Amino acid sequence: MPSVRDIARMAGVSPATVSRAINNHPTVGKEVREKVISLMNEKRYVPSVGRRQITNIAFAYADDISLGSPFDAALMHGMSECMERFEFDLMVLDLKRVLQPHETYSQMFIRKGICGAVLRTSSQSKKVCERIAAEGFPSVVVGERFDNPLVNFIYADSRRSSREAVEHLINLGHRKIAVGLNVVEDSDHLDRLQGYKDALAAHQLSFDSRLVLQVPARRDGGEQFIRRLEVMPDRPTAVYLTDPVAAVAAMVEAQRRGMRVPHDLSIIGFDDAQLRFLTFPRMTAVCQDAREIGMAAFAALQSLIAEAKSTRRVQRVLGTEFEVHESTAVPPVLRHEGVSIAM
Amino acid sequence: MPSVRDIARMAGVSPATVSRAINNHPTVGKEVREKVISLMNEKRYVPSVGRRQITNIAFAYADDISLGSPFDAALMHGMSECMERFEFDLMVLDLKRVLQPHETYSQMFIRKGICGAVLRTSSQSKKVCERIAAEGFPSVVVGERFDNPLVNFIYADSRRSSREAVEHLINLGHRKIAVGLNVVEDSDHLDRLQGYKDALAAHQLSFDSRLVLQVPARRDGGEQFIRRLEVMPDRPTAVYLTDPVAAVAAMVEAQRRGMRVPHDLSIIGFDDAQLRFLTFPRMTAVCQDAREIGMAAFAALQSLIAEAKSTRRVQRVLGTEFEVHESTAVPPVLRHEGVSIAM
DNA sequence: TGCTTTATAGAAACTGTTTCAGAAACAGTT
DNA sequence: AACTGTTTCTGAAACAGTTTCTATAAAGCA
Repeated sequence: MPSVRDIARMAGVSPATVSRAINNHPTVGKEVREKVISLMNEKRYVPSVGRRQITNIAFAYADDISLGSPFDAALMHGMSECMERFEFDLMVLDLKRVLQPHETYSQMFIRKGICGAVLRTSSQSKKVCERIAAEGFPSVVVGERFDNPLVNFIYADSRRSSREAVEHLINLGHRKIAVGLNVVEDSDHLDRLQGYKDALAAHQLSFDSRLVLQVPARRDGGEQFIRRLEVMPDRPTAVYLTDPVAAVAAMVEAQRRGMRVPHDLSIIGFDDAQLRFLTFPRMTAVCQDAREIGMAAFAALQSLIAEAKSTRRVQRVLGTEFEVHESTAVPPVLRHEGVSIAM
Repeated sequence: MPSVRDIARMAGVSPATVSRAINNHPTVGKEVREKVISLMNEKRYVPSVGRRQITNIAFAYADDISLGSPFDAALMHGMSECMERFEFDLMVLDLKRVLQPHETYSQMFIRKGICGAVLRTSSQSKKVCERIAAEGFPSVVVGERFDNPLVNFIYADSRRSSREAVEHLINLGHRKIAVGLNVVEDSDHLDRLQGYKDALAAHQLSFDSRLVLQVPARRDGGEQFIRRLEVMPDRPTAVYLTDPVAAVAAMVEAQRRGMRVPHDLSIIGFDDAQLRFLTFPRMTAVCQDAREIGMAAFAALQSLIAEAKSTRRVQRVLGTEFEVHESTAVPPVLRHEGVSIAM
């Protein structure tokens, strides 16, 4: 584990200059700074205080929305639960705010005494994660999947469960099934769309893009979804909403407009917490365990930090579970034909 | 701002010993350690690295439940929003886990390079907060109120709003109103009970302790509440539940058991996020703004850190808001007498 | 008494950071 | 061409905290 003085010797400069490079002082020449930073990434420099190494782990997010949702809270919960046995401490960082102009991400992390980062991202900030990975800083992304082999990530793939969910609807007799997708096309929402398409294909049903409605992953998104659904000619009898809050809000909005759930409209939602038990009727949903993702992310990061080699990649895909509750039933049309109501 | 060497000189020991005292090395004598720690608290020692002062703020919680709830997520959201303009970073700490045997809290904070802490607590860990305050470490408690003049806190008093809420029920015609309290008797839950009593007293209604049900502040607590309500002789026509999740769960459970809300049972809940809009019907609720509390807590802590004097106290009480939505109506008895239904 | 063990603490060597001072390059003036 | 002043960049030194090695004093035991 090289020190600032080691890096200084390798770069042919003084320790003071290396320190200034880390801390983004404007008085350091561009070539010198770049040389120092790349050397530090290459040699896996970790800051210390005195003879003690600093061991902070960052929970870093790039979007304003990120902090404050139950998903993030559960992620942190899982992380901190795993961290108890280690001497790590958890720091919460807003990447956009802490990054100074002309500063590398590695540089910023080192400046803050961080030796590894769990990156919480959406599709909007995927580039940021790729850049951090390219810089060689130990990091694990949660919430997105990457084709880029350099990026480490823990990801819950909901395609299969989504297919199960939609097949459940098809088996109940639904033929016209709408999907509510996030306006931001994250990997996970696209997975869910794929699962939807898989189910249709498996049952020889054709895909109709008019049944895919993009709404914000918020309460008003779910409400908007139902309003748009209501004015559709030949209204769908079932829907799959891929965001927890939007799903619950849609269920509420449907009921507010006089539709009975699941009697008039079957709803499948998505849940990463306990929301599915807090609706009436209880919400049939595709479920992911955010706490488990947080725990897996920390475990991966920990092993990345432990092995000094930068070669290893962690690209782990967890599953999701489809849970049948009470917001799905036989569609109204079939019910007139004497089919028993499965509630 | 004294350095380790200054403290060492004052205590008549070497810098090495002071460092060991901070880091809880077992080789330091008891008297020496105590002398060093008390000197550091007295002289307001803040750790540095090189010539730069360390500026970490802790979000410290003492109960296992604490992290992971929307309330905590919203608190942190508010804090980090305020922190952006300052050079502070946010660290998340589990007080019980990070505290080493025979270690003072101040010592632990200093050891981790923390210059101030927002303490998230419930009544179970009030002693911890008082101890930290008594040690003189800059801290602000959220979520509890203290009589102890040493403790700084930001607190949302829900007594008045609770009284408004219960008076709303009384004005609708309810005479038998049950209350669901947390099994842990936090200040805020006791406030709500007081508000309930205030409302009864203002309307010359007598208080009946059998109408106060203590249930855990969780989903199953809300469910339990309804089950216990159902078997009561002369069942109450309205309830006030003082926890968000328990309130929503109770509403769902009531509906599952065939009670119509608000037709058969009026429900008032508590909300610190957006849950009241995610139920059908929308939940009439006493609301507190967790983000605002987080922001106020950070602001207070910031001013405590800025002024070196330890004399100032921050004991700020915010308000809550009572919001009428759709889960409250005229009780069934009156409805038979021809009173119009207010939904 | 003499030896060993234990508890305690200091000196020195090592982290990283900043202040002060200096070198080198460039521009403007005489 | 020579002098001055400014800007840009860097290094030496002085400072921050921590740990390893070493030393001392007290206690325990033969």
